[in-house]
Amino acid sequence: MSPESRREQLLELGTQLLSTRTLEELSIEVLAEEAGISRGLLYHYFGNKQEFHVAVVRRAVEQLVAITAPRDIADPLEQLAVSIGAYLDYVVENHTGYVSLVRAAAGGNEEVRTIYEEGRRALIDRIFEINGPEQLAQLGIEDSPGLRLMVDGWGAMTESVILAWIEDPHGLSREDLLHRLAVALPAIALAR
Amino acid sequence: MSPESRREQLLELGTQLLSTRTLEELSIEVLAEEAGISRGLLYHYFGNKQEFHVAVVRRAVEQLVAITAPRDIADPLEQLAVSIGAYLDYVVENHTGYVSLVRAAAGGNEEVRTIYEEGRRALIDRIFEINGPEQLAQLGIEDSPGLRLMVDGWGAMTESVILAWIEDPHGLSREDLLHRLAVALPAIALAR
DNA sequence: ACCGCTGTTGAACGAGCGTCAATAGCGTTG
DNA sequence: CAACGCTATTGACGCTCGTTCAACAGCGGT
Repeated sequence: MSPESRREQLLELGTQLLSTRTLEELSIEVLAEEAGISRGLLYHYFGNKQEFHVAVVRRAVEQLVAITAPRDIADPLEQLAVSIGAYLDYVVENHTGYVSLVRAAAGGNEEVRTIYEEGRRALIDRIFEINGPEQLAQLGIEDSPGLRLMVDGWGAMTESVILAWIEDPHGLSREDLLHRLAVALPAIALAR
Repeated sequence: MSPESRREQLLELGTQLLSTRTLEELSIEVLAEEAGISRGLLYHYFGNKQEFHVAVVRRAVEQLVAITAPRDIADPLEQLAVSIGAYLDYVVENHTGYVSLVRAAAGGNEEVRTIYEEGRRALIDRIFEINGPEQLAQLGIEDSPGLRLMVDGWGAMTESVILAWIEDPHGLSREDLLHRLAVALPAIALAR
């Protein structure tokens, strides 16, 4: 089999297996057996277990960032809600896999964490790009260092709330949730 | 050595070692060597590696909850800021250990996660206990199911922001940060 | 002095990661 | 067509580490 397709196959398989197991439990042993190859071959494509894990996580994060690319909408608040909605939908559809990803990112090694954080950063930065300075001003937000800290916090909150909402919606509809999260951003940014 | 003191010694040592290593890297091997005992003895006190990890995490969480017990202050917003401050101080002082705890909780198994989440729940619930309904109303907050979701999210945000602030304060003083986080709670709760 | 309890050990087993020399298949070249 | 080389692939080996278990040692009670 050609190098690229084999590599692709292994990464794809690894991503799938992540739905059932933790990243830690995603052993070379299981993967090799599942792929019908010898353990040794994995070391031909990925130097070691960690490198393989990193490759799987990178793939998953890229997928997430690509899929949730926001559309162009006039009203900033609605734009924001739609962006969060795309993210929400992704999380709902890939729930088990996404949970594994988040846990892997939080508990994993330096490299895995960095990749995940860069993904999160990309998602958040899009808000500041898509909504230009004028639109941000329209929300009452102006970019500043201290603000960044809080906006990143809002990102963590959003991630957490969405995961909790999937477990138990607490009587909130999808639209309610999106609106709450959207208005929370300017609320956090403005509150002093 | 007596059972209790030995158990205590091992847990204490485990907690210390957590400053240097991940929970996953906190091996039976290292612990036994560091404690000057045989590996086998650990299985006399803790059934297996996981149980030991659980015991260490439980200990750390209990410590956190106990130390950050809030004082009684009239002004609800200041009360809140003081509570967050106690938490912040704990995180600053036990930084490496706390980071290990958070990562262990996020990446760990079911049991470890549950213990951590119960700890977080206890911290947040205190806000609703200490600040009685009247004081909460004074902040414009009334307890409701959908609100709980957002308040838990605020908890996640607080945790995240504090860890980020320690890495890089972004020009915010401790007081600035506490105030921002404190006002963020009613802001999130009120925003619709 | 004997007995039993229990804290403690060390050896042994198995799972899983990582290494490496050897092989097999295939395209290239003389 | 045969020899060659490249590389995907294998299988066996060694090592670390979690886990088990039979044996021992010290000590209090009878």
